[in-house]
Order: sequence, then C-alpha cells, then structure tokens
Amino acid sequence: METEKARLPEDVALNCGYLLSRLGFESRRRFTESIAHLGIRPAHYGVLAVLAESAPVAQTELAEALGADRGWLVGLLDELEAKGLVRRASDPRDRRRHAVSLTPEGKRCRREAGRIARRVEGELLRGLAPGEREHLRTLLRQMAP
Amino acid sequence: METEKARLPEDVALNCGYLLSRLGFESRRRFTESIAHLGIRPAHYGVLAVLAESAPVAQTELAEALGADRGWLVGLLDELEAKGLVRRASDPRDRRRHAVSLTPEGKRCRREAGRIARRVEGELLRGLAPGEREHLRTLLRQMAP
DNA sequence: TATTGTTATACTCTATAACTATA
DNA sequence: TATAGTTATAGAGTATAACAATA
Repeated sequence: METEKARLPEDVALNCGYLLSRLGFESRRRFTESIAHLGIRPAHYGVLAVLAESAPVAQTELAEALGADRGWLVGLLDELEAKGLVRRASDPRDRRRHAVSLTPEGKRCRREAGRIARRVEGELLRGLAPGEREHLRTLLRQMAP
Repeated sequence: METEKARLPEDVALNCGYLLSRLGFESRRRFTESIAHLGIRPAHYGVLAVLAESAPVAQTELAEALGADRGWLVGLLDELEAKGLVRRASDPRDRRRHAVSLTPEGKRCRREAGRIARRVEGELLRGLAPGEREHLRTLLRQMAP
C-alpha cells in the first residue's frame, strides 16, 4: 500500500469536459440550495423565467424553449400551479392547448429567484476578476449554441 | 396566445451558473456516449485514472481522491472487478483494508478512455481558438480548487 | 391522421444511514 | 471505540413510449 495520497491525474483534472461537468454540478447544487426556501427547484425557475418573458404560451412551446420534453414539463406545471405561481387556461380557439401564464406571485417568485441566481453566480466566480468573469461568460456563450 | 416564439430570458441564458450547468451536462453526456463501447461510464473512468497513478490504494482513500462517498464506490469496484479491470486484495497488515489496483486490461482501458476524453474535449471546444481553449482551462481551473 | 397534454416506466447519479468485521 | 468495507434506501434529473381528447 502506498504511503503518498491518492490523487486524480493531471490530464483528467485539467480536462475542460471534466471541469465543466464538476463546476456545472456544483453550480446547480448551490442554486438548488439557495432557492429551496422559495419552494422551487432550478427547473421550476426556468419555467417561471420563460413565462415572465413570453406568456401566455402553450405547453409544447414552453418545453421547446426550455430544451426539454413536454411530458417532463407536466409535473413541474402541476407543482407550480398547486403553489399558485402559474395558471393553466384552456385556449378557446383550440381546446387541446393550455395557455400557461404567471400569477402575480409567480412574477414575484421569478424576480426573487433571479436575484438569488445573480448572487450565487457572484459567489461561484469569486476567484475571478471582473474582466475574467466577462471573458468566461463570452467563452461559455460561444460554446453553448 | 402570443405569436412570437417563447424563449429563455437573457439574464438566464447569460448566467455563468446556468451555462456551466448546461455545458457540464452536455459534456458528461457526450463522454458517457463515447466510452459506452468500452463497457464503462465516466465514474468508472475516474476510478481507473486514479488507480493508474496511485495504486495500490485503500477504498476509502480512493473515494476521497474522487471526492466521492466510499459507499458509492463499492458498486463501481464490483463492476470493474467483474470486468477484470481492477483487483481487490486484502491487506495482510490490516485485514479490514482492500488494496485496490489495476489489471493490465484496466491500464489499457484507462489509456483508451483517456484518448477518448481528449477527443471529446476537442469536439466540445471546437468553437474556440487554441488560445481561447487554454484561457478557458485556466479560468475553470481557477474556479475549481 | 396529426397534435396537445397526460401518464407511466426506467435508468443514472447522488446522498444518507445502518450493518459486519476487524482493529 | 473507531475504522474499512458493505448494503439498503430514497430522491432528483433525464429519456422514452403509449394513451385520451381534440383538431
């Protein structure tokens, strides 16, 4: 048995895919924790954020804007509706469609969670100078599409 | 119902936490897919990589090097052992401890998966110039400690 | 026949705690 | 009593397919 401490090799620890995966997980974990007192999880926040900008909207379009499956969205909307944060109204012109929109409480929750998201981002980037933060944002944005 | 497409607001789409989480997930997804033919998942690769550098090592130390729980490691080692990629030998000086190490096949698998990791990283960063890639790596490393 | 919302299922990753055998 | 390994459980996130109502 070796006496030296076991450690992750450099080629892994410096791989951007590994770093992104690790930091991405940590980022989500912190945000989840920081909005828990609002009674929502990150996925709920995504729904509220889209609705704040584009409501009313049908569920399929909402799922598409989130890059998610429409079946997965149903449960989230059930929870958000039960909390009084969103409304589902059936569209009179096409009764298959539900027009989803935010309630006033939903709008407040989105704003508050948005403030928290900015704060958590600040904590996550605390090791970087302001210029570096913007450069990182640019690089990530460039990879994202 | 609005006619314009629903979309994610800018303050979310440009939040570094959101971008990291999204890219981290995508990165892991691609790597998982790319090593599937080796019969391992990313977590197995982490184990192999640590062992390639620091074996033999006890399971608790291995888990610590991976930033993981020792209970979670057990199942991974069972699978790796069943595939003939790692060996567990009981330490004669302390029979509670298992000295874990790589088999020759385990070493080969680690090298092959390492090559794949570099390739996947290259594909992930294809939108960035070489200098930008190194800058990104530096920024991520700076956040990671 | 195609689409919208719904329901069900399964699989992975993660977190936690309790159990055993050794020390 | 403390530690190493093991086992069991539960929750969240994701992916997939099949279903009923409506177009």
